[in-house]
Parts: sequence; structure tokens; C-alpha cells
Amino acid sequence: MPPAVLNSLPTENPVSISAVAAHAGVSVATVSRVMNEQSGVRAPTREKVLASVAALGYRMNHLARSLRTAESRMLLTMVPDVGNPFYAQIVRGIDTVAREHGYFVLLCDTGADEGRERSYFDLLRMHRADGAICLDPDTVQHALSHESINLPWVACCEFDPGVAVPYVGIDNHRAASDAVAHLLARGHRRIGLINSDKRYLYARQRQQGYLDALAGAGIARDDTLMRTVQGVDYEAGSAAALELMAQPDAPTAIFAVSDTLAIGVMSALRQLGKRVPEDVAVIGFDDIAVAAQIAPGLTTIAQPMRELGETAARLLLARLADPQAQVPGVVLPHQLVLRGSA
Amino acid sequence: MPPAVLNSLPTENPVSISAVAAHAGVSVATVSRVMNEQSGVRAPTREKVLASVAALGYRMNHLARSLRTAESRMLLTMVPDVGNPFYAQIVRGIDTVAREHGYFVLLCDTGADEGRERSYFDLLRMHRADGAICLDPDTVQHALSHESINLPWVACCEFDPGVAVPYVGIDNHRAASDAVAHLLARGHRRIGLINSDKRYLYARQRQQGYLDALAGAGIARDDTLMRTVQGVDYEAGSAAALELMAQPDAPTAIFAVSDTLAIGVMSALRQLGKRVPEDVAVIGFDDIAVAAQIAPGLTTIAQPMRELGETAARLLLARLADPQAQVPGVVLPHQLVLRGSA
DNA sequence: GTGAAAGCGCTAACAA
DNA sequence: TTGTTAGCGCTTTCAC
Repeated sequence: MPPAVLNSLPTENPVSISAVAAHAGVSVATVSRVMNEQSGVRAPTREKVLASVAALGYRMNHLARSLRTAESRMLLTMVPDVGNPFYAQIVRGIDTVAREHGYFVLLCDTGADEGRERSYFDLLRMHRADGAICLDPDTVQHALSHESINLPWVACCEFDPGVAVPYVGIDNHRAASDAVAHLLARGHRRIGLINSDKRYLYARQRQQGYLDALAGAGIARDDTLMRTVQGVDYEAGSAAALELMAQPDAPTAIFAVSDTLAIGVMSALRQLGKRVPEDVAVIGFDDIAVAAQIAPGLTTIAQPMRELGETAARLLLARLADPQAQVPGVVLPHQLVLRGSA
Repeated sequence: MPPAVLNSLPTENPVSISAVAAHAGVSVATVSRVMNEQSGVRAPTREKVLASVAALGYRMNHLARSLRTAESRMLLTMVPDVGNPFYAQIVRGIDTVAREHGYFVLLCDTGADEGRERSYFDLLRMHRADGAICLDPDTVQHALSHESINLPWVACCEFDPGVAVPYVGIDNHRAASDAVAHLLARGHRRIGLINSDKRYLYARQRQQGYLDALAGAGIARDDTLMRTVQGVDYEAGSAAALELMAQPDAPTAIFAVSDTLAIGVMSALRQLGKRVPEDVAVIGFDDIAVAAQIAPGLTTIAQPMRELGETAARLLLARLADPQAQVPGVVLPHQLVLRGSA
């Protein structure tokens, strides 16, 4: 049985600034001043206005304000996959800072539909968002090679220091070589790499870090130990690991460039009857929460996710506050977290 | 060394509809008609306008349109934690449908800041979003008990069939008793429950399902086997499991109302030297992707996450299209997924 | 300290 | 078929 319709305030909110002005017996300009907490309004007048606001239940129409002030107070955030915990944490960091500064976050999942990259930047051009933070390597790459360079946005995680777009990320080369150095220290000589597509800067940097660490130990590059995957989900990691292990001279350790990949690797290894780390050591990247929950715990390169997001938001806000400002690129520290898998 | 500033289009886009009209030698009304693909514009005129649009690089200011049409084409989505893969999948479902209908999703993380519940609904009142989907039990509860009932929103996952707000979710009572029935069938008699706070409807329903299944097997309620947790993260699950197992008459099986909780439980059990499922069986809820990756695989109640999100979006869109329409509540099927943990 | 009035860029009557 | 015009609700000079 459908419940009775409850009595309450009307759905529509027809209370405009002029209604408040009329109710309070002042002009709309005064109401505007009060709403914006500007000085130059006598206390009694302010009280009157506030009383009317309360009485009428007035809420400002931010659309109108945005049209007037030409700012939407929205920050666009483009992520390749909201479902990936790595990005989710970064988004929380962005959200925190945005909120502190009176902005809302408009989150767009760029991975959800292909071939529409440009349109998200259009949100900026259409004034639906004041600025953007891009976490998607594909979109970053695309934007860097187009006129989007001049739009108010910052790159997070995937970035090109040589282009005039503010960025925040980690030293991918260093991080990867740290991971491999650890494996080397444990005596491994045949170390597999499961990497993202080389079209991404971060993938190339991590591969180079891997290669350089190997070279430092006098180990020559062996392409049969390197695999490229298209996504970073569990299944991709499993599939790549299966390929790697099916070879005659299989690796004794695997470095995957994301924890989700690494967890997929461990899953595949288990399927193969291999023990981790005794038969094959595994090391991941990111340090998402679940890495500490599984058995064995996943050894990984931790990225400061929250801080990455917070910094990205701050850089963007700085750029918005002063479009001329030289917003720097910032590289945050990573950390090798030792657990049981390697 | 900073790169040379590249030549390109200006950051600002001062091209307004009147500029296009002037360039094309027509009125703004005609430009508007063309932009909105309305009929009643001769082909040659349309061509002229389109040419000017291209020449000037015109992008419509949606803020202005929204102000005029009183719709923002934004859908607000409130989630308690974007980092939880369960919500992330639902959000993807929402995003898919929203996009298909020309809407963008404004994602707000209600868990990120306490005591601001109301303000998100204000986004509706301020016309920054046309409608909202609420996935946060706390916010749903709060909204149901306030005037927000009349705002255009729908509840997802947490809902009250007795209130006139459209909803989509699963049969929590049934799902929980299905889970417990499985444990019972495996011979367990002392079954622990790790549940969310009773202030949530879904938590009460799942508890009742648990209790009813037990009663059906002639097992009396035993409060020492029931634990309430405040969050649903891994740590909360671990802590609750540790408590449960520290008791003299510890359970031989544990049902946790979310996979993240259940994974935390398994982690704690391992710490205690207990084997899963031999010493203690574990069953979760949601079927997030990682549930299939861990060892042993997590037996769980699968919720149709994508579909939950898609349905929520469709219900909301229906309500927006016709505010008078009687939008139904929909209950989607769940499914017991058997893996190694129970 | 407060008000009148001019728009921000767009859509939708209404005219022509 | 196309143009003219009046706002949408707000901020912001510029007067008073």
C-alpha cells in the first residue's frame, strides 16, 4: 500500500533574492551583500535580511551567481576507473581540499566510454567547471598534444615535466628501480615485469627503472620476461603471469606496476601451484588497502595517494586564484613497503 | 628549463551566442535554434550558423542555459565512501545511464565530512543538480525524516518501502538468510554475525534474516555471537573477528555483511592461526572483484552492483521526466556465490 | 549604508 | 522561417 503523501515544503523553491528583498523591505543589492558576507551593511539591516532568509527558506541559486561571476565552483576530476582503489583514495584527497575551499568535485570516469576524451575538457570551456584534475594517462597524453594545454588543469600521476601544465606525481623511475633492487638483494636474477602500455610516460619510466636496476647488477635485458597489459585489473595480472610462467625459463620474481595487477599475479601463481614468495616473489605498486589484507601480504611501492590528490587540488586552486602564477610541478616521495610476498 | 609557451587558442572563450549571430549575420534566436537542433531553420541558414560556430570555436555556456531552462543536467550521487569497490561499481552503473541521457554525475563523498548531510540536498535546491541518488544509509535516513522527501531523489541500497521515495535495492532479509542457510547446511551451529549499526534499515533486515534462518534450524539467538561495527573497512572486520574468537565458545563460522569486512575477518583469523574454512568458515556480502582473487576465494552474497546503479539512475530520470509519475520501488535479485571460504 | 539598474549568455514567447 | 525582446537570479558599479 502506497504511503500517504506527507505534508511538507514545496518541491520547487521559488524563493528568489527579490522575494527576500521584498519580505525584508530592502533592495536585492542589500540581500546580495548579506548573502556574500560583505561589509557595509548595518547590523539591524543584516538581521532583517537574515530573518527573511530564514522565514522564506531562501537558498541562493548558484547557477545565477555562476553566470554572473563566471565561475562554477566545481572542480572536474577525470579518472580512468573510479572502481580502482588507488584512484579512489586520490579522489578523496582532492575532495577534502576542494571542500575546504568551497568547491565541489565533478567526477568523470573516462574509462567508462572510449573516444570521448575531448569532451570532458569541454566542461571547462562551457564553464561547468572552473578547473580540472586529470588522473587518466590517456586523457593527459591527449590533452598535452592539443590546445587543452591552455585550459586551467593539472596532471596527477601521469605527467610530462617538459610541458607547461602543472603536475604532481612520484619519481616512477626511482620507484621501479627501488622495487627491483629489493628483489635483486633477495638474490633474484630472473625478474619479470608486468607493465602498462608504453604509450604512457609512467610506464616507460618504470620500465627504464627496472632495466637500469637490472643493468646495475650486470643483468642484461631479456624481453621474454617483460609483458605489457592493457588494463590494470586483477584479470590482466593473472593472464600476464600465466604467460610469463609458461615459458621454459620462468622468472623467480615478478614486479607488477600496480597492486591490482600483482594480486592477479598471486592468484595465477596459486592456480599454478607455486608458492609466494618461496617459488616466485611478487612485488606490486601503489599500496592499496587490500595489499595488507591478503596472504601473504603484498610487498609494494607505496604512493602517497591522499597527498597526491590533495596536492593536485592545491595546485589547481593556486592556478585558479592567479592564472599568471607559475605553478610548480611537484614530485612526492614513494616508499618500499615490505610484507610477505617478496 | 621551462618550455616555451605554445601558441594556441586563448584560454578564455569569450565567444557568446551573440558573437556567433553577428558573424553569421542572423539573430541569436536562430543560433539558439540551430544549437538546440530545433526544426524550423532553413538548411542554408543552418549551414551559415554552423560555419560561424566552427570558425569562432563557439561553445555554449551551459550555465546560462541552465539558468534559463532551470535544469543543470547534473545528477548528484552521494556515496559514503568512494574508495569502497562496492559503491564504485554502482557509481559506474549510474554514470553509464546518466551519460546516455546527456547528464553528468556529480559525485559527493558523504563519509568524508561528518555533520553536513543536509547540505548535499542543498545542491538540488540551488539548482546545481537536477536530481540525486543517495547510496549513503545515514543520509538516506536523515533525508527520509526531513522535508527532503519532496526533492527529486531516489534511494539506492538503503531504503524504506514505506516512504514515498523511489528506491532500488535487494531483499536484505532473504539474502542474509540465504547466507546463513548455506552455513547451516554445512553443519555449522555456532554462527557469528558481524553487522553494521542497527540504525540502518539494511542492517536490521540482515540481522533479522540471520536470526530467522537460525530459528528455522532451531537455534536460539545468542548475542555473544553478534558484533556491530561502525565502518565497513578491513580493519573493522578484523577487530570484530578478534573479539568474536576471543570468547570461550567461539563461532565455527562468521557471516559479515560486507566483503571488505569479511576479508578483514579472514586476515584476523590467519593471524590467530585459524584455517578458513576448516576451523572457521567465512561468508561475505556484495561480491566485489577482489573476493575472487584471495585465497581461499570468498563465498559471498552477490549484489548486482552495476544494475543497482543503472536502475537507480533510470528511476531518477523517470522521476525527472515526469514529476507526477509513480516511480516504483524495485528489488533486484541477489545470488549466493560459492567459493572456498565457506 | 543602501538602492537603482545594467547586464552575464541563453531560451522562448510573440511578432513579423 | 527568422527576428525582437523579455526575462532566468544574481552581482556590481554608480548614484544618492
